[in-house]
Amino acid sequence: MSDKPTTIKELAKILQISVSTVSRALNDHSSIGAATKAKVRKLADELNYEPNQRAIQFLNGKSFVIGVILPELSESFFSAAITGIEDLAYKKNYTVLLAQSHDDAEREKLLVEKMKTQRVDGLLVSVSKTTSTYEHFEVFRKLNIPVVFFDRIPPVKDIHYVASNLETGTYEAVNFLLKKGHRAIGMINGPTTLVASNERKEGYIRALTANRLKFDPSLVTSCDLSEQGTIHAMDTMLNHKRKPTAIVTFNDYVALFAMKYAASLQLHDLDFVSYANLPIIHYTNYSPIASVEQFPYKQGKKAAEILIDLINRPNNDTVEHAYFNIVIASQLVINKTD
Amino acid sequence: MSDKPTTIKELAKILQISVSTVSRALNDHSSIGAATKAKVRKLADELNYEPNQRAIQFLNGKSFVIGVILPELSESFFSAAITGIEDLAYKKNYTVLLAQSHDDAEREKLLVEKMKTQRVDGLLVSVSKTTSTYEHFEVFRKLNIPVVFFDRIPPVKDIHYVASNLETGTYEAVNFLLKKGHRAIGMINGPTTLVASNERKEGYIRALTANRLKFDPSLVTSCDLSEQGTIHAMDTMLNHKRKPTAIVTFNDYVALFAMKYAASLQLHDLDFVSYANLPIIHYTNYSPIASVEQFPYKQGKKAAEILIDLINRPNNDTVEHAYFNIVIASQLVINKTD
DNA sequence: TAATGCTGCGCAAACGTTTGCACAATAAAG
DNA sequence: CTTTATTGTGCAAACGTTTGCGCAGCATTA
Repeated sequence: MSDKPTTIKELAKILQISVSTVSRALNDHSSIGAATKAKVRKLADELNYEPNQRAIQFLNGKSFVIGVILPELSESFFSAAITGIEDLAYKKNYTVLLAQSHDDAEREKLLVEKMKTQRVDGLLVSVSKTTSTYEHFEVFRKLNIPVVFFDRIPPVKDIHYVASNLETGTYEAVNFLLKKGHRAIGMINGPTTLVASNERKEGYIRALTANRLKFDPSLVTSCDLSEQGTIHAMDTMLNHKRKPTAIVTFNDYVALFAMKYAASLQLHDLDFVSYANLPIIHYTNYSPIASVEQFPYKQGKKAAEILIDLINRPNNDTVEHAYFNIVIASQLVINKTD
Repeated sequence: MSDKPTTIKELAKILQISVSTVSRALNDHSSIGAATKAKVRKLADELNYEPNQRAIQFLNGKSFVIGVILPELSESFFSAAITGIEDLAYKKNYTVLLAQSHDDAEREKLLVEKMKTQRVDGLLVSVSKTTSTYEHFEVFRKLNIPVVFFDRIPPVKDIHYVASNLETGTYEAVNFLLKKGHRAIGMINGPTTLVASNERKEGYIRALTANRLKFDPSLVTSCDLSEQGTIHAMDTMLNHKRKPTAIVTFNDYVALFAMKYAASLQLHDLDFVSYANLPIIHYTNYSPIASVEQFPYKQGKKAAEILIDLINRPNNDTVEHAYFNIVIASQLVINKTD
């Protein structure tokens, strides 16, 4: 029956007043009499009037859509992050346009283009593992559309980002291992293109030097985060002249691959520490003895908050060169499985 | 510099032709001369013209947004499903408006309202565990906005849905257990409000009767899918006079809870079969010996396909009463761990 | 009484695009 | 050399909403 939604025009015609009066009445404008307001609101309620968001968005040139490009939703870090993003966006009446790069740099480039075509008001990005150039994001800078990176930050100056402070988390983790008596501690790190990899390494180095131990670069290997890559990295570790008794891995998946491989070699005396603290590690055969929690939900929420803030900021160039670099403190969580 | 995007008007002014000609030229309309078309396209390219999607959407009364309401993105079933949805939506130039009910019926109701306000062109829903009434979806029926349910289907007539055929999957699973020699097979089922629970039960019964075994209703318990609920269900199972030697669980999480509990009771001779076949079960201490794969990506994709199909269908009431009830065949996957 | 201020409302433009209709110019047919 | 068809283009309306400006009616003040 009620096929087409009620419009402001229809309300005006029924009440024999102008559309502008109806609009102002509904928006509680000061120049409309109380009696008229009440009349309009009553009819609006009765007819189930809903303002046409598309018309409004079109009118004031805003789409109220924020684009989100991330590598893989099936990784629980990102599904937690998107939840944070969605929660905030929804509260602020923004729509989330979702897209996955599947860790493919080419696809990521295409998605950025699509986001542009869709005229998003802002963009949230966690860059793909394979991305090594970052010019495709420059389009947005030219169009004055804010971009906020989260978690996987490109090694570029003058960008907004939200990330966890992995340097201190790593410092805590390595310190923890040293206190447990380990002296040869290996690190299976991620691709060197990721800032996150460097932060881990720096935390690792700082913990060692703080404990007056010499940093041995060959005990840190980088890998592509795949199972094969992890095995390769493990071989490097295990063949090292100072065979590590504990290994810090880039994330829980790498840890699981590494532990699986270690188990297949009958090595049960290795201690692992990793990042993320995914729920799955509580079901596994062998668990990392500790994890650095990165609070993905919080990260996503904060990134969305900053983005929406930037979107609604007046466009004066004076503050343009102030960049948000938010760092969420990570926290070492010790698994009480012993 | 290029602060505001190029519009069709600007192109028209520069070329000294009318906006309608420009519009038609860009849309490759037959009534525009080849020379003009070329001219327009050239300038459009040079000025990086992009049609304003919001204006188009507003004009033809379509939002090109499909709403998706699902319980939890952090459950990998749903993150796989949303990937399928997003992939298809993106291909068809639709935007995905994402929202999670967090398995809260009240929040779900609110989200449905929000989706209405946002004027989505269609809605994709996987209902929350706690939802027991379904009138809030009726608004959409009245507005002639299509709704397609997936995976968690409300027990209501005359709806579109995509689900996996759990009856046959369960039949296969129970058959498999019977062939392995089990005679007392328990089932920890989900809430009875879910159609999926009934389907599992029916498959279970059919497998038993097909093998000339008597169905014992007390060997099937329903639970709320929480760890506590699972433990309670396990107690029921283990105290049963015909103590089961194998148990079919509602999903992998329930299986993991159950196996954890069984391990804590030193029961290592129980065989488990579950649903979903999540990657995590390959890391766990004890794995289900088989899983029913439900192809969440495929389900999401198919549901989105149907929804977009319905959106673009001419509005004649004659076909209105034809409902899509798509069933994706599930498949028993046997884990080759032993 | 005239000037001024306030209150409540309507008119019309604007946002970017599509599209039915009209119309001019040219070509083909009679 | 007219009529008719064809091709290419422009005009203007429409989508739903907001908002600057103008104006009428009335009350207050000088």
